[in-house]
Amino acid sequence: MVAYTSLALKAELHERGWRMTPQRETILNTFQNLPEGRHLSAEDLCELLKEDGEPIGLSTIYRNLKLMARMGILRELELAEDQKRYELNRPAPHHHHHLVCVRCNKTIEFKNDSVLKVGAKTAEKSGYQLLDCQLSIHAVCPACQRSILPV
Amino acid sequence: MVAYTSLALKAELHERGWRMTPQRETILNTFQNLPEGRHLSAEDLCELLKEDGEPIGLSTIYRNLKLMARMGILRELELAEDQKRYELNRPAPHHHHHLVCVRCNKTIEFKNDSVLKVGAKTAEKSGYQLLDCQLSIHAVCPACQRSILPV
DNA sequence: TTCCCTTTTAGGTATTATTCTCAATAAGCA
DNA sequence: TGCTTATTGAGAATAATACCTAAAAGGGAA
Repeated sequence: MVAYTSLALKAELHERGWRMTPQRETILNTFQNLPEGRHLSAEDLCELLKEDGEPIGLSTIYRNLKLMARMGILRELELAEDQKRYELNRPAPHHHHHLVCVRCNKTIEFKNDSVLKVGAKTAEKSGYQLLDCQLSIHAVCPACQRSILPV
Repeated sequence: MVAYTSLALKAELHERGWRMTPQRETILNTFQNLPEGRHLSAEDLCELLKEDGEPIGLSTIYRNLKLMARMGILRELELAEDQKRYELNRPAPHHHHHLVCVRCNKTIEFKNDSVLKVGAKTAEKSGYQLLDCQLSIHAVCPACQRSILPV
């Protein structure tokens, strides 16, 4: 079930002259033990770790979420809320996109291999090394279309 | 060249019980007169309008950028920087996606009709009314792959 | 048209989300 | 073990949203 070990993280960090830390291992483990489809904001993660008795400073959390997203380990999701959320960046059969209602924020996850292929091919054509590929569809859900209120 | 008139904006606002204001017209006009490919942050827009002698309060700018994005008039872009940018949401032949280097933020725009079709079909299948559809590819550009520095 | 009235909007300020700064700590190599 | 340098975490700075009061949009009536 676990796709990315902390050993692999350590190796990849060292490759670039960076270091493994207990905080980084804790954050990685937390995401790996999360049920599929669940995603966390920085604040969420901070609370969760505090409850689990291994608190990590908020700046450290923000910094490492960003770092792991740039490494391709996590995905940074910009759903319609006012805060970013993160989830493990899992390969092909789990890879998915998001359809978001801009009024009520209701979100549907969906899979589509052809989009992923377009992403991979586009990156390759320009010599870019692919990390993540997200199709975000902004739309109005059926309930909000019916509602008269300008929510 | 101009796809969306301020009259159309007014009509659409009224449809939902909202109002047209000089500020909204100014903001729309500014984006319409922008060269293609250019996008603005809220701060950029505020400066630009101040220089042009028709200043608008920053809150008003943020509020209306968000509003017009939710109406499907503007697109909210989350490139790799730490601030959002906006551009006109132009239809089919102009519609494009972004390939972004997560290290240096170098961005390439590209077009792909099949992705747009997937977006439209996915929204339709769930009864959602499509507003915008953005494929964001996060990757590492050739120059940053070669660079040793951990930028 | 002009005035009036209701309700939305503008813009200043407070609050929240996120990033930056920096001294102290700790990772990992020799 | 010791040294160099990245990292942590607290607090400052920046980006974006929420809150609130004065102003103004737009519909209806005169």
